[in-house]
Amino acid sequence: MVEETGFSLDTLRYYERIGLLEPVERNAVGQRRFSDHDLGWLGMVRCLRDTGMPIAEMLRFAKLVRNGEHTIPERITLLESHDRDVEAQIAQLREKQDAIKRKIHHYRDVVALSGTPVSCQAAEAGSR
Amino acid sequence: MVEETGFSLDTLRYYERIGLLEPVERNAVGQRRFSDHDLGWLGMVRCLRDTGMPIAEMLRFAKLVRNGEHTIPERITLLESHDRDVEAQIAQLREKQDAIKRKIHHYRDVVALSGTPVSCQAAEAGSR
DNA sequence: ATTTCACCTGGAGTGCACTCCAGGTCAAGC
DNA sequence: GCTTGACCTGGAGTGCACTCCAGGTGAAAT
Repeated sequence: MVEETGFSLDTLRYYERIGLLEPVERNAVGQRRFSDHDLGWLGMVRCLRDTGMPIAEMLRFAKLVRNGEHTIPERITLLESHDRDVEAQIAQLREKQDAIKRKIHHYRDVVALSGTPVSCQAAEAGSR
Repeated sequence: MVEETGFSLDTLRYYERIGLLEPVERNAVGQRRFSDHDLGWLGMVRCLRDTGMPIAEMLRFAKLVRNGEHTIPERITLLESHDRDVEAQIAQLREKQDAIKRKIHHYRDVVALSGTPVSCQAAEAGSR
């Protein structure tokens, strides 16, 4: 029920244990109640995690957040650096994706050639 | 010296062990000599790996390649599916990157506001 | 009253993709 | 003639980010 944070319960406990999430409030029977504040932070964590930031760096960021507003310039620096990483990741994915697309086209050509009746000098082209 | 494949020696040995690379030719003293064929395949492996394909699926692909030309339609299917995965990855990265950029802008605003002399009703806005 | 359910705890285990280690071989350089 | 360096082997170890487990609690449903 309280996994509408988008993370599994185990993951949330893990994050709390390692300090990526500060101790979460509990209700009368000791169950975690995530505040809007927690949910907001988890949204940030999700962004960072899904863009490949390692937990160690998220912890650095978390520490800055805990240390108050005067760390904002540092947080900006950290996020800007990460943003550049993400940009590089995207560029790299695009590049490799292009190569994959080229391979697909190559395969299509091979199939097209070997599929032609018996004409041309094809049929054996594009092999090993 | 033979790591101009772009992979570490250990990684190459690992790939050979698990069958992602078929047994590599050796020179007189038993050292690996990567053929152009190997290098071409490793280039493909690099593309797939760097776009997040798990090794298990690369093994599936490797098997298709080994089984000859009649598996080309299947290879196309596999690569097309992976291409769609990559597209989705990029879209997701872009989406999260936007959120990160928004966060950066938000922080910039906070800094700008708290930095203004003493005017406006600012200075305390956007905290938490 | 008891089964079900959603949570709790500390700690152990998992899966992935490497990466390292100890001990060994050969060729080349000083 | 010995060290250096690049490679070899099988097998063990690593780091990351979870994920699972056994045993337990309290509220809710049958």
